[in-house]
Amino acid sequence: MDMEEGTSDSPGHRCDTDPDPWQWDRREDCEVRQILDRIADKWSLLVIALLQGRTLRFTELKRQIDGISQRMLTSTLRQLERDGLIERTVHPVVPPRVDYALTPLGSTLHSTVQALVTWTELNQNEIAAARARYDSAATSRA
Amino acid sequence: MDMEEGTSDSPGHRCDTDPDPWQWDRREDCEVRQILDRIADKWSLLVIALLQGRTLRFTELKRQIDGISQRMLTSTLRQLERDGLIERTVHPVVPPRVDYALTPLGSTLHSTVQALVTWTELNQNEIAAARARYDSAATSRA
DNA sequence: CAGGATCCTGAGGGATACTG
DNA sequence: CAGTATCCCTCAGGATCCTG
Repeated sequence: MDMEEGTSDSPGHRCDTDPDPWQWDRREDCEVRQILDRIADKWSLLVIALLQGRTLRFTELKRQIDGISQRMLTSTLRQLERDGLIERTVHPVVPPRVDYALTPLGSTLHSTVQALVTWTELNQNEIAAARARYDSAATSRA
Repeated sequence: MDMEEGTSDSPGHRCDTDPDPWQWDRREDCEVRQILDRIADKWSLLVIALLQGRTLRFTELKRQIDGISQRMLTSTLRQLERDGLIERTVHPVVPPRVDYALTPLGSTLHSTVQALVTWTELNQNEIAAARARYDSAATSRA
């Protein structure tokens, strides 16, 4: 399979020695950057959101997430499991049944992410307006 | 140029009619998803972080952000400007001088994002431990 | 200095077929 | 049902060269 392998990570805790608070992560190999990239990817947030407060099986997740391929769902679930954000439970029955649920760690992430989603919801009109302004200005220039 | 064009967005406010609170964004074309994807991309967060509380010029940003190409810096800045998160000021001098600063909207985003960064910093050890467990289990299985 | 225009690669990710 | 294994293709994004 072509599933990504465990990138050799953790070069350090803080990313550089600059004391300025806005200097957290200029380096590409920064650990925080890596984690951020992972949870902010195309599907992870969706999965975490859907698992909030309940357990779902593979097919249920697939049905809930519009447009995901089973390849990517599998991959996403494996990553999240590896990071300790979700728990995978295989029931030894036939046909197989596999349940996914958030770990406590995953739950704390959800509430944090929720703040970002709320920000987006609150400000999407303002952003849309800014885009409209920008685009019309660009169009009139052309 | 190959800079991305204004994707025809805004299909609706909430993403679907499901009343469940964890159902915000199953659809791919969801407006919240779009905004989230944009601000969570490889470089946007870095730029916003660096502009917190100060103004920087193009070259200063490029120097601060390790590994970014000028192509991507330009692209990122344009996106953020279009979304109304940063302001671009061209000084009519020679050689040209262009300053970038956060708008008020951009500032509010920064504090929200900071919560996510803080979460990551707080939990990176736990995540690293989870990965180590997962990887060693996978290795022993092979 | 700030960025536009091109070329090109590689990883992300879809579609499909197969299996325990 | 819950995956795995392949093939294949798009496109984000780096490298490079060029201008006002």
